[in-house]
Amino acid sequence: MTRQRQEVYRFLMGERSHPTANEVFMRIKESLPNISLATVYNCLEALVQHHIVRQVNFDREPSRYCPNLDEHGHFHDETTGTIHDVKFKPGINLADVLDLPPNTVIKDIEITLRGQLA
Amino acid sequence: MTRQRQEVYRFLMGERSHPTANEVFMRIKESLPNISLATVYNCLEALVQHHIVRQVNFDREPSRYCPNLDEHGHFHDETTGTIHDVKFKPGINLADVLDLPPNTVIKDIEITLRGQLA
DNA sequence: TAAAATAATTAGAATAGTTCTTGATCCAAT
DNA sequence: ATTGGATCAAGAACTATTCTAATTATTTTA
Repeated sequence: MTRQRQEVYRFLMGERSHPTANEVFMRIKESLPNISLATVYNCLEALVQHHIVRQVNFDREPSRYCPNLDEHGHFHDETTGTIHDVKFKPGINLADVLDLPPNTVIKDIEITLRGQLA
Repeated sequence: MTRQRQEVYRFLMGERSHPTANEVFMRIKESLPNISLATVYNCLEALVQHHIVRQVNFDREPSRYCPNLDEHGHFHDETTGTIHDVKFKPGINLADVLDLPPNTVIKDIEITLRGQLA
């Protein structure tokens, strides 16, 4: 754990907004003015690979980073552009709901919703 | 409906493999040797916007195109690289399973699974 | 502690998928 | 025929991300 990774991690933990790498970069520069964008990408990759942070993709938009490790989906509100975590209702297991081929080992699930908060 | 759009559409309808824009391009060239990649992108975009075809994204990989308009998810088999459509079990409605904020209008859902067929 | 080895950082170049621009081409309606 | 509007082709431009090479930091070993 280097200083840069700590700062990236600390910032993400305090953020509910699912920032992009560039948004992280802008904010971290305030505390570490010499940090480079490449380092932010490196740090984020390291955090993702250690399962400390989740990488979230919406279509082909820039990747976003999420500190919530619980199994959950993301609702993208098209009017405000904000992203909200979406949990399963209690007792629901996704494998019970989907018609998966037999002998399937699921390693990762991503659920993305897009719409508006009326 | 131009010749190019017809060919792109016809090819997609006969494909279960979720091809990328470039894969579509390679195949369409056989019947329309002068078609350009930009035109393939234009055609695909037109088809997607008219809800004739679905665009499917896996992380930051190239977009893929899917002629199956039923509500379904995609299972990405990491060992073979193939993609399988995944349906819900009968009678299941995603809204019953997710804990959505009130007054949410969902316009699009994307479910992506990643793993292996053991 | 000093020296060597390993890992992380920086800056900028490179990459890849996609989109944009421009001029040419097609088709429909005047 | 002629205009107008859309589509096409070719290649340039764009953008998020990754790679490269050189530097710096950290850890390990002597």
